[in-house]
Parts: sequence; structure tokens; C-alpha cells
Amino acid sequence: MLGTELLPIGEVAHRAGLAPSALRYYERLGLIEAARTSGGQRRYPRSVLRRLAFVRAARHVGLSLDEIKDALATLPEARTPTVADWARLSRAWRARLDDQIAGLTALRDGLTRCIGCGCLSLRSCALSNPGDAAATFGDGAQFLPESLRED
Amino acid sequence: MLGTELLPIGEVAHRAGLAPSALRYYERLGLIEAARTSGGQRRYPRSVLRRLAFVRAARHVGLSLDEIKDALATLPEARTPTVADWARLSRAWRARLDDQIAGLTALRDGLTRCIGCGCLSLRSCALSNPGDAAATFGDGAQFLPESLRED
DNA sequence: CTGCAAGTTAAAGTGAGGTTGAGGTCAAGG
DNA sequence: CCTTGACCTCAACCTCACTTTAACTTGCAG
Repeated sequence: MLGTELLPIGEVAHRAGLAPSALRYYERLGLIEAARTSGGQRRYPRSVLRRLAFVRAARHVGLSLDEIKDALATLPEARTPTVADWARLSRAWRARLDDQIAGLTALRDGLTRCIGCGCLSLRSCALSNPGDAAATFGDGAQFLPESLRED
Repeated sequence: MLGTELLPIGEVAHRAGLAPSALRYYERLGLIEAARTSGGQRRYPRSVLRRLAFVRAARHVGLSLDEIKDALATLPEARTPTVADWARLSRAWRARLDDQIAGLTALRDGLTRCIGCGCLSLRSCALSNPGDAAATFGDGAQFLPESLRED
């Protein structure tokens, strides 16, 4: 049957926009699996492309490969992910993106205020200097969202 | 004079929200300098806090330490950065943040569309799978902004 | 059957942005 | 003076996400 053809690593890598070495790496980490030919070469079912698509999308959203592995684990591997699976995960991603966007927006707006006041160039702008602010009037950044603080 | 007191590294690190090791590292990279006691210990003028604030803020905006070094180089070290210096740099950062925000927003919106269609779970969602899309109808991601593509 | 591109492995390398450890010194309070 | 915590240097190590290298094998077109 044409539907069950298996793809070699180079083909999959090309179609997924990844290097073959990345696929081997993902396999070592347990993100994907491959069948083998009698000679030991990897052969992938087309479904791996879906899995890799998932990995790529998740990485864009900022998940680590470790987190992605966990997310993949919730999609029973034998089973084709349902629309519900996808909706659940993408809602979580959306929240993550919303957070990231909110954080950057807050930073940008704080920056815009600073352009007006010149405060960073002067003394202790809370945008950039949470530690020093702490020394004088409380603690933590005033403009930076939790997600962007590094302390 | 009280105005010229010099701070030891631990104090500066604490106020800047960084580890002492990071300050030594920044010094090696040429981002900051320190005076030394006769015994060889670092002593920092308060102005280093401003410099570190700058570094922190720039890192939040996504600049590498190398880029930050270049940016710092345009602020003559002896001279207190003027409001104009700050405005110039923060305008550049703002553009960068605008790009980042736009990219994430585009990604989020693509994701939102996908929640409806379930396409990632099905075949070849351009959001997640630019490579496979290339195999079938052109090339490159359809939703992802340039800045977020990895190919 | 041959030639050679594409595949295999394990281990080491990359680069950003630091941290950790060993071994030793300095500075300030009691 | 003495202790003790903070500091010093240098080199090695860390995480993440891969890539590269070396030495070798497979698989398929001709």
C-alpha cells in the first residue's frame, strides 16, 4: 500500500526543516522513534512529520525540549492526536504566548516612559534596576512583569 | 566625602541583582571596570550600578552581551549618559521590542486559527510545519514572521 | 557488481552566559 | 592580634540545543 511507505531520515529532515542530526538527537531524548531497516537505517512513518511539526511549533512558543517531551507524552503515541488534544495544548501555549507578549509590552511601555524621563541614565530606574530600587524603597522591579525578572 | 564611597563587589552584586561571578565575568568581557584596593579587591563607584542597570535592561530587550558592549561603547565612559544618549538607545530597543511583540502576536494569532481548524494534528499546518508545506505548495511558513523562523 | 550518496555510531565541539571549586589573601570587628 | 567572612585568580564545569568528526556500513541506480 502506498499509505504505509517509510521515509529515510534525510527526507524527513528536509520536509520537517531540520537537520538529520537534530532528528537523531530528538530520538536520543525520546521525542521521536524510528523503525529500522535490516541494515539499521532509520525509517519513519509519515506521522513523524506531525510529531515534528508539534515540536517545532512548541519550540516557537518557547518550550524546552524537556517540556515538549512531557507534552508529547500526554498524546498517546499510538493514537492520532485528536482535535481535543490539540485544542488543550494550544490553549496552554496561547496562554504562554499571551504572557510573553504582555511581558514584552510592559517592558516596552516602561521603556517608552523612560524615554520621556531619562531615568535610566540618572539614578535608579525600576525598569532596569530592581536591585537598587530594593535598596531604597521596597523590592523588585516596578515595571517588569514577573516573567521577565531574573533575580 | 560621602559622594565618592566605593562599593565592594558583593554589595554591588546584591544591589544590581547579579552574582559576584557575573560581575567578574562582565569585567572580563569589558562591559564594566573596577578600581582596586591595595590588596587587589574590586571597588566600584556608584555609577557602575547605572551601567549594570543598562546591561540588565538591554538583556531583557534581547541583546547579547556583545551587542551591549557595543552600545555601551557609544556612551563615553567618563561622561554621564545624557538624556539624548538614552533616548537614542531606547528608541532602538523599542523597535526591537516592537518586532518581538509583532512576531509573537502573529504566532499567537496563527495558533488561535489552528485551535479552530485542528490542522497541526492533521496534516501540514503552515504554522508549525513550514518544511512539509514546502514539499507541497511553495516554501516557508505562512504565518510565522521572519524573526521566528529557524530555517 | 560497482560506485557513491546517504546512512550509522560514539564522542567531542560549539557558543552564550555564566557558576563552581581549589587554594589562597584581605579587611574589619572584638 | 586574631578570627571570620568577603574577596582574589584561574581553570574547569554547567545547560541547552544541536552540529561536527571519524571511521565505517547500507542501499540503490546504472
